[in-house]
Amino acid sequence: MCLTRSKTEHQRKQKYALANYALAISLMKPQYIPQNIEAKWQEKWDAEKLYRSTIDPNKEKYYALTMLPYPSGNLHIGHWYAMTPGDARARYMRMQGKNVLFPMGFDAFGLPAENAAIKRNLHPKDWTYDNIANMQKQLRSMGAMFDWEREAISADPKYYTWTEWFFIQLFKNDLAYRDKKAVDWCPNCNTTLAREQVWGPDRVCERCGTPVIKKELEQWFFKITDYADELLKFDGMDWPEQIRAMQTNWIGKSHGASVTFYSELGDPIEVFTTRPDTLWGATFMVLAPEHPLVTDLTTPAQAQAVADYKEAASKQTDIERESTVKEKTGVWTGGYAINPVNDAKIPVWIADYVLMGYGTGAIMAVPAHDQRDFEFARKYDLKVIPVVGAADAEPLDGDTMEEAAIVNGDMINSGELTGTPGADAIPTAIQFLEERNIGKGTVNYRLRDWLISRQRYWGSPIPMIHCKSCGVVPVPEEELPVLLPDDIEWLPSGESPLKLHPTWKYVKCPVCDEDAERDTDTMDTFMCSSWYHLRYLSPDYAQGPVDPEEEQYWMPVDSYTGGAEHATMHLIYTRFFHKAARDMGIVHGDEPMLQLRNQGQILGPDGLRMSKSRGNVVDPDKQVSMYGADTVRAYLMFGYRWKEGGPWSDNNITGVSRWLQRAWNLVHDTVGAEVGKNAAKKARMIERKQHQTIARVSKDMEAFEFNTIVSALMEFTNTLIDASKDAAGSDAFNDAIRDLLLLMAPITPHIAEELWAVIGGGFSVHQQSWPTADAEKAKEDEITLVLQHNGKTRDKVNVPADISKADAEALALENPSIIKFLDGREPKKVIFVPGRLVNVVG
RNA sequence: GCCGGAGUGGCGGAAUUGGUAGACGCGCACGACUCAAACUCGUGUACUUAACGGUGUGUGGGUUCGAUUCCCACCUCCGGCACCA
Repeated sequence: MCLTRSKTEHQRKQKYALANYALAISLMKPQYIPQNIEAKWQEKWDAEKLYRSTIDPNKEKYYALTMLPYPSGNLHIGHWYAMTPGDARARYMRMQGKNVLFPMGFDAFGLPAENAAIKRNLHPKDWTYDNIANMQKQLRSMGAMFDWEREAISADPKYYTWTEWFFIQLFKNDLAYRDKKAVDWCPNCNTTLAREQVWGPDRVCERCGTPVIKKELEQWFFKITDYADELLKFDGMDWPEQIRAMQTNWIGKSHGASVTFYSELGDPIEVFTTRPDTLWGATFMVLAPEHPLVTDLTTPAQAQAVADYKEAASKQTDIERESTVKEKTGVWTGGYAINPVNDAKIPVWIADYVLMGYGTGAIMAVPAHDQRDFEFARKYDLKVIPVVGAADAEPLDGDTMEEAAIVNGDMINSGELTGTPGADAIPTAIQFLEERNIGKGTVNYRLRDWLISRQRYWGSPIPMIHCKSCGVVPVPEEELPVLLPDDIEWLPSGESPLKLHPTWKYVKCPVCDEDAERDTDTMDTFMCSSWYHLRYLSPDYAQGPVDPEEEQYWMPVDSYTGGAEHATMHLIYTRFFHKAARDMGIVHGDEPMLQLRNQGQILGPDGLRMSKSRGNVVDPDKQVSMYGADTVRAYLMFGYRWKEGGPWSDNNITGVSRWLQRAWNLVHDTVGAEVGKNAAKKARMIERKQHQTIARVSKDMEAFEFNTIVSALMEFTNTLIDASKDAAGSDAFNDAIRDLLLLMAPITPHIAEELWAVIGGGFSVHQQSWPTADAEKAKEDEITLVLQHNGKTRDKVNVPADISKADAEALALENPSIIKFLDGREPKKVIFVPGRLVNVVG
């Protein structure tokens, strides 16, 4: 007892001594406090112009682009999630020896500025630029390699001069035109919207969620449909299947024929059909209620019914009208048309299931082979004539069939084409139409021209002048920009102050010098963002939208990252814009962005979309002040599949924070250490892990798989911590630490820079070359050979990695476990997979 | 209805030219340190079984010596489009 106690006393004293020693050491070693190093390095990087990117013809260029933010006031954690992996990858490319451009700017025009201005009695310009100043500060706290000398702000006159200039070029090239038609109008935002800015089955405004209404207005359109076919081509483009599919569906190309029917009175009625082989089964026609020929066709007896129906249809909302569940309704005009293929006299109806906005607004109805026409025919007791034979089925009976037969069978009941095999039916029918000059093969698109007029103040003015005698004429290019007036007054009506400004719109016509008026609409802000990637290249260039030398060097964008929600808006507009600019000789190449990758979305900790009203918004500034920018960056890359996103987690971020602490301590504890006695034993193991990690990180960087990059770096760090006891100070160990810091540099740029300085690497870690993986060094010497019986693992043995087939099989056959499961049977087969397993079958 | 994507421990997620399912991290349990707690460090952690073993990647089949991976038929969830002629 007594002896034990005294021994314990002694141990305790020793422990205290050790603890005091450790405390002394820890006082000398700086603690990892991210806030102490992050701002310091950001300032140094700025001062040294570390991220300035200029043309270097001797280097391969790499244009990395991330979608520019709207200056809403505060950076969202989603911005970090979208941007920091892009930054890591841009840094990786730079260390790979490429001349990398990674710019940033602001999509600064738009409605929220006006709404905020009205609410708080501010000027939209002040609101916007205050927000930009704040967000620039926040963006700098990310530690991203943005080249701020290339910043572009779309609301800046030196930017929107060229947005206006582009408008004029489109106008001069016949790609911009005015048209009066029923367009979508948001009563809350007081402006028209493009079709793609109207969302969902409820048809609500993309911005504010208010249901849109139709308004008949004269507006500016861009002829994006001229490029429909080219926009369907994605050759050589590394874009996600999802986005290509969405754009393809949006453009909605369908092949078929246009056929001209004639009314009894001789008016031509053109229809589009994807099934010209069913023409002989057209037993009636249906026009959209708004179709211009409806009045001519309507007989006096039906006039009242037709007028009532049109009236009712016009009062319906689009939601009601386009509902697929609604029972079909319609009325007969009293008129007839002649089916040009068989001279049959068929009644002409109007019905709201035919839309004026698609095709010609008129259809031939083939109830036997189209479900919508079938339902209509049965309801109004119209004839049903089958003209396509369902292969190997009983012949259809038009009077008794219960649903339309949607088949591509042989043609029947079709005059001289009867008997045409199903496979040839459509081309044969088209040939028939063309020979008789009653129709032709054609294609139809769902895509519509891009409506760009907005009845708002805070946007780029449309540089056009309306003159009573000369019509609509462009502002002379040398007079650009048409500046927005600063002295504006808001009216309770919410109307654009441009319209009501006392002097702004009154000008002389540039052609005849008579009194004229400016266009008081501004452009859709998607116009600004369609070419921002060009303005970054030369934001101060005054002779054109982009310096041709810069354009020639940097374009196209090599890698573009951003949200998938822009699939049918920004991402289609910018492609159109690029192709139009190419045809005007402003840019080269067919596509603006070679590679596209979409990130997912970070949700609140509760798994729901972040919103102020839910109170589940994660503020990046707060996270940065708590953990530091490096931890926030690495956590966002580590915790999610970047493509998928997911809920923010306060728990999981601690794992990343601990990793950086460990890495910090590892470097500080081992720098300048004396070589341990057992260092040589560990050298091979360290070198192997080092080269395996280089290979993994490089591969995953290319593939945008950031989560596995961080886990590989954690493994490598843990391996080095394990090895440090024996191997610290050895060449192998120091070399591994060096590479660890290089591999960390793109992910966690501040701590990597700091620790790089600690090991005496010199400024800057970000100017070093990316390490190269040596496959020979990464190779395993020993492997775990899996021994299986009938495909089930029964044992595992450690063997040399290059074990021969014979040796491995012998090992398996004499293994007690395998012998037991073989239970005396002769093995039927033995399978050897080198480096992996032996499977004994029997 | 059509197009696209995804279903793996308590949780985030690894691993697919078919070859040890669950890397890395969180959480949890136990231990060390501490008067104590926190931090930190160590060990363990799919389910089931006393153990041998058995089961297990949304469901049901199939191919194979061997399937998270390939094939067939479904289910669920997410995103987009939707009377598009």
